[in-house]
Amino acid sequence: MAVAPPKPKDLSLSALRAFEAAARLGGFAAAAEELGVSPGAVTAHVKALEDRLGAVLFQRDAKGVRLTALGQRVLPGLSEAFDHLAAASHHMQAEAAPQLVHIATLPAIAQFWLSPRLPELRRIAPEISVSITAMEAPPNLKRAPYDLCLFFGGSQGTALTEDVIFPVCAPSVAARLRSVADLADVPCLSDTAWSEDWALWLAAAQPEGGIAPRGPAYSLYALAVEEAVNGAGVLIGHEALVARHLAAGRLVAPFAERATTGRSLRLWSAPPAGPAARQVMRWLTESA
Amino acid sequence: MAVAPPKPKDLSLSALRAFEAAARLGGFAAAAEELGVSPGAVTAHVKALEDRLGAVLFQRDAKGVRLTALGQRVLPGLSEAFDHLAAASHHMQAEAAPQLVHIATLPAIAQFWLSPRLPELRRIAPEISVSITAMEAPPNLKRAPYDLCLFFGGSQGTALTEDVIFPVCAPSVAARLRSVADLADVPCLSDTAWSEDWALWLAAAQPEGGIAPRGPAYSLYALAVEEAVNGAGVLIGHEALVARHLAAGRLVAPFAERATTGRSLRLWSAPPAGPAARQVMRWLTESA
DNA sequence: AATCTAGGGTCAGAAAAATTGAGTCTATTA
DNA sequence: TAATAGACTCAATTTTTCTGACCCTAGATT
Repeated sequence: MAVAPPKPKDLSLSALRAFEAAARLGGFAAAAEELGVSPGAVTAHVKALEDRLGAVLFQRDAKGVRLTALGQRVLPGLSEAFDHLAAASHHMQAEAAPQLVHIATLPAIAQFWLSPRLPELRRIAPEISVSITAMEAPPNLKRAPYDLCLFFGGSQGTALTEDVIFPVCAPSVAARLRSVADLADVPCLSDTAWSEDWALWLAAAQPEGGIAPRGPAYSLYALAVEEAVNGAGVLIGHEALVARHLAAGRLVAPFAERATTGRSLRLWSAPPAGPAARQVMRWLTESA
Repeated sequence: MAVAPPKPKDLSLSALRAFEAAARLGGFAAAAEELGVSPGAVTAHVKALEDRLGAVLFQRDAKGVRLTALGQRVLPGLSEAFDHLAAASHHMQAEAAPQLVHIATLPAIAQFWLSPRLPELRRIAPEISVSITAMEAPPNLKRAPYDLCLFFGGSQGTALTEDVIFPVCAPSVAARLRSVADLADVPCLSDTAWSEDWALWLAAAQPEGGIAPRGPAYSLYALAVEEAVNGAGVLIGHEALVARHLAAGRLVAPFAERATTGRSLRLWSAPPAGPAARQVMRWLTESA
C-alpha cells in the first residue's frame, strides 16, 4: 500500500526462458539440455522466477516436476511469445547473412553423405556458405537456428532415399564368409543407436532365424565404419553412408540380401526458407 | 564449409532487447533510459549483436544513430516479438497475483491525490493491494508492467477532473494580498515541469497583463506545496493536488479567478485489465 | 531387502557478463 | 566561440550466472 520501490523491474528474460523450456519439455534436465546449461542453472532460474512472482509454478517430487494450475495457465502465452522471438531472431540472422545456410544432421550423415557432396556444391554455388552442426536428434525448428534438417525417419519434408541396410566388410574379411551362417564366427559391428539393424536384416535374409550376431557396438557410426574398413569385423551398413567406401572398394557387401528399415533419409527446411536454403535443398535433392 | 562449432548459440536476449529499444526509440540514450541501464551498456549490447551477426545495424554519427537498411528490415518483427513477450510476462504476473494492482502516476498525483484515497479503498476492498510507482511521464503500456496509469493530459482512457489552477498560499500570506497586482511583491512558487502555469492563470485573471510573477521553481511539486504551506510565497496550485490542504485550511485561495490548463486528470488501463484493476479503476473514477 | 537409476535440490567457488564512470570525440545550437 | 547532446572507449567493478560435486527421494531391478 505504500508508495512502492522506484523501479519495478521486469521479469528476467532468462528466467522466463528457463521456465518455458522446463514446462514445455516436462523437466528441468531436458530444459537444461535444450538451453545448453547445467540443470542447476535451470533450477535456480525457475526458483528465482517463483520467488519474484510469489507463486509456485512447478510441483516437485522425486520423480520429476509437474506444472501447477498457474503454470499451465501461463505456459501457452509464454511459449507463443518465445516462438515469435525465435522466429524474429532467425529472420534477423537470415537477413544479416543471406548466403549462409545452417544444416542440422546426424554426425554419420554429416561425415559420410553430406560432407562428400560439399565440394561439388561449392563449385556450383560458390557464393553460398554451408555450416553443418551434428546432433543426435532433429532440433525443434521453432527454436533452433537451423535452415535445413537432414535425418532418418519422421515424415517431414521430402524423402531423398530409402534407408537400405546390408552387411559390409573389408575385402579380406569377406573372403572368409561363404554363407550368412558364417556371421556367427566374426564380430558383427553395429551402432548403439541403431541396435535393431542386425535383427532387421537377418529377418529379411534368413527368415528361419537361428543366427545371433555378436560384436561390439559403437556410439559413433564413424568409429564402426573405421573398424570395418580396418578389417575388425562385419558392419551392418546403411547404404547412404557406406556408398563411398563401397565405390572405392574399401568395403564390399558379402551378401546380396538387402533390407529396409522402413525409414528414409529426409530433408526439410525451417519456414520461411530463403533463396540460398532453397537452392541447397534443391541441389541435395537432385544429388540423391 | 567445415563441420562447424558444436553449439551455435542463439542471439543474446539482452542484446536483442537493447537493439530493439534503441531502434524503436531512435537512440541509445533513450533505450538506456527505458531499460533502466546506462548508455554504455546499450552501446555494448548493440555492438555485441552487430559483431555476432557480422553486419551493421546502426549508422552512427555525432548527432545520433540511424537504422541501416538491415536494421529497418528486422525491427518490426523483433518489436512484435517483444510486445508478445511483455504481454505474456504481464499476464503471468497478473495470474500469479490477481489482487495486486500496479499504478503508474506522477509523483505529485501519487502524494496529493492518490495516496489520500487509499485508506478508503483499502476499507472497501481489503483484498486488493495497490502498488504505486511514481514517474515523470506515462509509461509505454505495451512494455511496462503497470495495470493503471494516472496522468495529466493525453487522450487515453477517461477524464476524471479538469486540471484547474489558481494561486494558493498560507493564510498568513493571503492576508497581505489585496489584489492580483500584489503578486508582484511576493515570491510566486511554481513547478519546473509546469512553468507555464502562472502565465496561463494570469491570462485568465488579468487579461490586460502587466504582471510578471517571480519566484523559485521546484523540480518536485511536493516541495513547492510544502514551501507554500510554510508561508514561503504563493503557489500556482492544481486543484486536484491542493484540495486537501484547502479543506484543512493550511492553504487558502486568495483570488477567486480560476483557469484551466486544457488538460485533464486521466485514468487508463493496460488491456486486458483484470477484475481487481477494473474495480480500482471504477472506484477511483467515482471518487473523483 | 538391497541396489540401481532418473530426476531434483543445494551450495560454494568460479567464470562470465553486465554495468558503471570517467574521459573523448564531433556535429549542432546558442 | 562556447555549450550541448549524443555516442564511443576502456578499465575496473559489481552482479549474475554457471558449474561441479554433493545429497535426497521414489520407483525399478536384483
